[in-house]
Amino acid sequence: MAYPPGHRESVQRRIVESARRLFHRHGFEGVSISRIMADAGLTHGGFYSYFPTKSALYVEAMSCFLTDPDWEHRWDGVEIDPAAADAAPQVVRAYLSTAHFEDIDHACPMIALPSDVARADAQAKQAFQTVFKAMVGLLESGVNGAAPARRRVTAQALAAMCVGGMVVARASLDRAFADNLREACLEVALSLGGWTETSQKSC
Amino acid sequence: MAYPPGHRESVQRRIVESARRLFHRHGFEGVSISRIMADAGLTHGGFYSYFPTKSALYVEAMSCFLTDPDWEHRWDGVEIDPAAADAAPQVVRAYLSTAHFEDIDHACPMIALPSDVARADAQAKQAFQTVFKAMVGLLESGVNGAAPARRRVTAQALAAMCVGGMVVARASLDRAFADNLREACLEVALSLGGWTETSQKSC
DNA sequence: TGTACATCAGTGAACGCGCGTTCACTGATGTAC
DNA sequence: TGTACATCAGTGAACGCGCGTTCACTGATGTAC
Repeated sequence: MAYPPGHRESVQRRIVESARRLFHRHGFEGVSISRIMADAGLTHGGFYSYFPTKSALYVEAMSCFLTDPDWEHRWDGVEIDPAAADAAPQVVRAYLSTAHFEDIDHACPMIALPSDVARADAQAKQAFQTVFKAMVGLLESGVNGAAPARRRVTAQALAAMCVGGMVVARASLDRAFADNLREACLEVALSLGGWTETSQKSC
Repeated sequence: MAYPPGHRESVQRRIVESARRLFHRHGFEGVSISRIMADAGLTHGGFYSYFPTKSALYVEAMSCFLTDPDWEHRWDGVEIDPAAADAAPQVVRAYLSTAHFEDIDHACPMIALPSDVARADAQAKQAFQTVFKAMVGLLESGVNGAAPARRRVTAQALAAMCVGGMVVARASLDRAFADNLREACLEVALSLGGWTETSQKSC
């Protein structure tokens, strides 16, 4: 071997990380392979020894969000233990938080990419669906005041509201309007999940 | 004048209509001016006598959804009178309906374009926000069982849930998963709006 | 420790292509007489 | 009714550009002796 072991793996991770950030900001068609490679400190020619096509990198950039074990913990700077009793309301708070709204680089991919994915190939849609399922699963067990059979329905609607609220907020012009919308979603979401009386932490 | 009066207006309407359909299916960057003009039965050269830039057409294609007086009536083939007492739950049903999910051409622009708009210019964001405000306004007056002051909050969350549910459904791979999500959103939305006991029409 | 070598990660020129935009021109149309 | 004309909606070649992808080559690296 001409390079130290793990070299290719770390370069590949750097490419995916650059791609994730740039795709979030500019969309699939708005970012060129040259730009991604330059952001990762390389030239465009080497790309095809790491990924077969631009689409394959796109799927990888979406999926890495799930394989990164820290993803639920990052928004709003709050550490969330997925096993904690109040993990679900904490995730909802963090998801709809101002910090998550402003941090385009590290935001949930469902917020930045949904309409791109709707037009993309099956692998990208599969990755998107997997991220959404993970979010529903995380919320489901935390829903209070409902029969277990209805928890899943509520969790699905909650997840849709969180994603929808953030997507619309990002696509709106007025910051105050966007903030107001996020607050409305948070208020209704906490009520829906049965989390209004329990431990009111940072809002 | 060399052409009959109203000629330019009708051609312009045809261009916007083609643009709206194609942007919905392929996004802002996925459609060329040539393609839009060809779809409208023209060649690309004439475009710039109708619109100053491609972006301007994009804004027009979003806005025309609101100026078209039939927009709330179209989904699910149901005629909705915005002044009717049960207009809000009917809009929610139509918005989350299978017909609206499948009719990409005539769907609400907020479903097909949100991540494009988040990266677009101020005019596009303004147009998006205006569409969302119209939806909130339509739902607000119909919310039951809440103090008037809280109706707006509920309506905002409802609208976010409708848009979010459809956006996620469109970006998912499994049709059954998408259908299930829409149903969950509909169920929770009708409950949130206080519309569970009132007139259960087609579901 | 020092030198020659084999490996292969990374380079950058080149490919065909379609893009947004411009512009000199064409030719179908309604009008004037 | 028929002809000449002015208008201007629409055409299509051309512009510079950046794209995704390919590939022959370079040169930094670890290894063998």
